[in-house]
Amino acid sequence: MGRSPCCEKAHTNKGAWRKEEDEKLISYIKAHGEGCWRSLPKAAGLLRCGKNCRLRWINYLRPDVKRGNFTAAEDELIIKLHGLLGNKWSLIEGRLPGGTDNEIKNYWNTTIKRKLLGRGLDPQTHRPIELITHPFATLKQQDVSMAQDSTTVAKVVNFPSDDGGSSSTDLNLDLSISPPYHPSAEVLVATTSQ
DNA sequence: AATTTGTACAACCGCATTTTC
DNA sequence: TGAAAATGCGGTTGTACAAAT
Repeated sequence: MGRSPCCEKAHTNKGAWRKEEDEKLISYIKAHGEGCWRSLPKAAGLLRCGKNCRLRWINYLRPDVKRGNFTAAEDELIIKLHGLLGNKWSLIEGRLPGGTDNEIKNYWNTTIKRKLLGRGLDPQTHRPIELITHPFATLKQQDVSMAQDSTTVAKVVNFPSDDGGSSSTDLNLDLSISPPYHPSAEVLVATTSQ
């Protein structure tokens, strides 16, 4: 027997929040505080899941949420923090007053990743991207800079072998992996060495 | 002007962790 | 002390809008 759902899905709204829903949520939390999220929707007269309300409040409605552009200095800080903490968005958020984990995560995935790739750095490991020298490899620098993330790079380098099967095992991909451990780097190695 | 492609961001989902009983 | 419930977190998807063709 599985775990019961967090809410009655048949009776909840989904998708974008309407203005009146936002207003209901704000006025309820102003009056009662951020109490129990599970019971909040019913008490506030919202046809939403509690998790949904929490996300909406934390990411968009909270009065101390600073929304808008990140400065260049903040960009660099995010990159540094990501290098130290990895994808721990809530920890990064804690060191960037006003930002939210979701916003930082989105900003990372859409903007900063590309910035790092443009500098020839792997967004996960923050190390230079090493190009491979396998005889059948046709990976060019432009392929790497076009790739959105390390997973895409892994796809790019995972070319078929002569016999039509998966690639051979003599690929020498020097990623110089060292602690801290980065799972994505392992994926890259695993994909290229099958 | 219409269509395609790329980008940014809001929101959902599932799993992990913490809390409660 | 263990199970169930509640909450938190991170990955991923959907979609609106802008830019390019």
